[in-house]
Amino acid sequence: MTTRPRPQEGDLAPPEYDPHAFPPFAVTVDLAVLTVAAGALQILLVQRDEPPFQGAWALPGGFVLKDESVEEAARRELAEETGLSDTTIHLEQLATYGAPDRDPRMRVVSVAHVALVADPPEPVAGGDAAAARYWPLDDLDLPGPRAGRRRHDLVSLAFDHAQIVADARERVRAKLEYTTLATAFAPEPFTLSDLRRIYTAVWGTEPDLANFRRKVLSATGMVVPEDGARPSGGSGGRPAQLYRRGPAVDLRPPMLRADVAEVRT
Amino acid sequence: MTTRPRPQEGDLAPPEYDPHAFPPFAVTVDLAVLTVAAGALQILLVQRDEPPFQGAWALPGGFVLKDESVEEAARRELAEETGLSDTTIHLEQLATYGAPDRDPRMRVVSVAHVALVADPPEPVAGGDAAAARYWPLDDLDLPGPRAGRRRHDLVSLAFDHAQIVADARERVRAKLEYTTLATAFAPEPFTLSDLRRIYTAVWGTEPDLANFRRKVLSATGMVVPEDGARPSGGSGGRPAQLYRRGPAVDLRPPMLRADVAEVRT
DNA sequence: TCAATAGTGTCTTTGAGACACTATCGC
DNA sequence: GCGATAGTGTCTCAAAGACACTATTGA
Repeated sequence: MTTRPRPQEGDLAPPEYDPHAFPPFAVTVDLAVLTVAAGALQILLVQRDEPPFQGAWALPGGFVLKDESVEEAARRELAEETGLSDTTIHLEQLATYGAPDRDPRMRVVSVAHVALVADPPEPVAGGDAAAARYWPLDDLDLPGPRAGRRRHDLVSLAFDHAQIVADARERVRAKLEYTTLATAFAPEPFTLSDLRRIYTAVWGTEPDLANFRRKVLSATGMVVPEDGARPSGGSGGRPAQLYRRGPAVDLRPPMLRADVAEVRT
Repeated sequence: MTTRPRPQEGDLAPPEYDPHAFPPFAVTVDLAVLTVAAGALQILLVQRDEPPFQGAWALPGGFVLKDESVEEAARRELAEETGLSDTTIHLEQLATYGAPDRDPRMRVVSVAHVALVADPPEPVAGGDAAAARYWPLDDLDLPGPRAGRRRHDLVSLAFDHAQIVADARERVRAKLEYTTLATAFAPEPFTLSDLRRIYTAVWGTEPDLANFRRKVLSATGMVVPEDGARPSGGSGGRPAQLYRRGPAVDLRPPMLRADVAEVRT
């Protein structure tokens, strides 16, 4: 262990601290805004207008300002990027990414968040972004085990954002198992088929119809029935009972995915 | 939405950035070093030697240095504070705490981590700490629902560290359910009774002996038996089979706690 | 009528809860 | 023998998997 000069070994600086006694950082928030559309899990990305990674797609985000908390910054950016200022949108912290070289320009620590939105409006490209759109995660070049053959038309992401997106997807996949969070993806009111399609899109596997219904309906407080039914659009079919989100947040016992590897390293 | 001047709306600053165009932050790591001893979940705290919160107990931690990642900073502080430089110690990121007023001296964003150690050595108080010791979490004044009557001899923590400790405890309690992480608390080799005592200490409830054994032994890769047995120390009893940690990290299906509230707000 | 979607019934299997029982040690 | 700890056997019940079946709509 070296003995290079460091500010206040193991603790914070004294009150009369020297602003140059510790390394200054930029702190940003990155947003993984997820939705389910067209039977697929999709994420909001913006196309960068300037170097580095000019032209590449990246997560929306921005600096944490002087007098706001990290969570306030995330809420603010979410409203700016999606046009959704609704405070009921599910937003949670994912993880913090702080490799020294993750941004070539300066030392940046980014607190990534996951937001789950139901039926979002078309995003608008901000002043510094060439474009903004939702991308299916299956079209992105993400780290981790690749299902099937390699595709050569995958979109590459800027910075370490591919890792963040992969982490966000795993977080959401896991949370559908032991929470009622899937309801956050469904515009209200929704049918049980809607909800099952969300599980199918996020997990990539289709839960058995009958068992899925039994599980959701026996989970007290996950969904509450609403008067009326929705006629199945278009080509026939029995109208479905409508539901809204219930007060429960945990799903105990959980609804487990079938195909998760037992051992991870 | 106001239109106050901000650096690069929604993205990072340009290459020739002005260091005063975004708010400078100090970035620290805080460590929740947990262990199980004397049948209780315990955490390493240091007593502060300087204001603010002089004399109060706080989590060990320190600044992230200029050329290290956040995780490297956490590993370095863990080695400095506990004397344990073993890279096999379980260390994971917990969450990031970034309220503007969490430190009265300056704007600090802290990335909290959880470390699980088995049978740690006595901690040594660093140069800036008056003391360092492990405290049972039951002796700390933590937020959240209080079990039983209020105690008046609880230790108060500095900054927002009580919240961090409460979050760390909930993380560990949950992870014992669906991972094999409890083995990280047990010095090897260990007996199934050792492992059960860890669950008891962390959850505050005692799993049924027979069902616990059945679950752990049927979970492939959680523990691997070792030749030999440990004579029960002192007052007699049948010697117990010894085990080491297995390669599995997930516990599927999970081992659920009995008494978790179904609905959280 | 058929296709399509919604919804039910039920048999089987897995695994957890409860708890009585046996085994092996030190004394 | 006793107390203490380790370990087994087994009955019951909750819940998931599998899958056949019925119900209600539009065309």
